[in-house]
Amino acid sequence: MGRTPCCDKENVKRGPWSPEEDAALKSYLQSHGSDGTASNWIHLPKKAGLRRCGKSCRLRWLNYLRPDIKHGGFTEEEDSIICNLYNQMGSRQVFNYFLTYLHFFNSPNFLRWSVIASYMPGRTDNDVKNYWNTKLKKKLLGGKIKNISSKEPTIANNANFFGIPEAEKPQDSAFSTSEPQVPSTLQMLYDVNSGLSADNQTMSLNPDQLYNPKLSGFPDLGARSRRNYSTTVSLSQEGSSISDSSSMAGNLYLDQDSGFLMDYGFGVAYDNNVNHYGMSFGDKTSEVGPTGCTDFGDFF
DNA sequence: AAGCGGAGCAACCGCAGGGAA
DNA sequence: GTTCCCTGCGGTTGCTCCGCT
Repeated sequence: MGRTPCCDKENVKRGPWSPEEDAALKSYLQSHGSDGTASNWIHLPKKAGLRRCGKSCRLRWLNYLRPDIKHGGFTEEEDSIICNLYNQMGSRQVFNYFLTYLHFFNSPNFLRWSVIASYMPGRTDNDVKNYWNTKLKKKLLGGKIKNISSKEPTIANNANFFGIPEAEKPQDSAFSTSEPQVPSTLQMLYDVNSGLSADNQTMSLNPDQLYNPKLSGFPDLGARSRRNYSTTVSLSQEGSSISDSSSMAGNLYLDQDSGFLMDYGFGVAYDNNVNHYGMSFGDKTSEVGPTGCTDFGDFF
């Protein structure tokens, strides 16, 4: 037996909202509260006299009717923020790399459009997502992926990681990399989430390491590595705050064509109950780091 | 003027997490 | 400990607008 539907789909209106519906919803929420606790979205439509699904009401409010919503085009500054944050935490490859390699777990809001949106007051996750998918992605990822392994592993080559043609790199925004952006953000998130700060048990990768697997201790598996070999990374929990998972492993390989560190998409628990991402290479409490090459054919 | 296709964006869908019962 | 309900999220769809032919 499946889930009970959130509403009677036969008797709810769908599609674009009319001004009258907007007014009714806005009026109801402004007089009854809109913080999500005072209002029960499922039962709200009936109370507000709307023939809409509760989820639809919620979405309409959050994405359009809220008084603090900023309508209109994105500014260059907002472009930069999105690109920067996506650069740091938006890429699937990078994200899995984080998860598997950095032990960065306590991240309920990590890699969320809502987090990126939270850096821009008045913008919603839907806005940012749409904007990214329709404009920024094309703008930034339209170029051919370059092989970063053949380049000097500089921070500036971060842009190459995302396939941004040299000529199209923003000069004054996301990829102007005079400052090591990634670690500062990671550190910030880390501090916010855990209240801890880096110490000698916490690894701090510099951006070069972060974006260039070859600098991060992954063995160069050579031509045979591509889709034939993987690197197994064992991560052992070391803190007392770990609650339910003692260890995990990820399988990564270095795509020689793209320069991407890829994973095979299994076994990574995004919402693990781990309270920090603290990790280290080679200290006495951790067993982190490349442990060798596994013939991936054996796995299958 | 009409038709077509692409871009932009609002809205929907289904899933997962978390809390209450 | 289990089940159910609600919320929040990312991915996707589909409608509307606009420019081009």
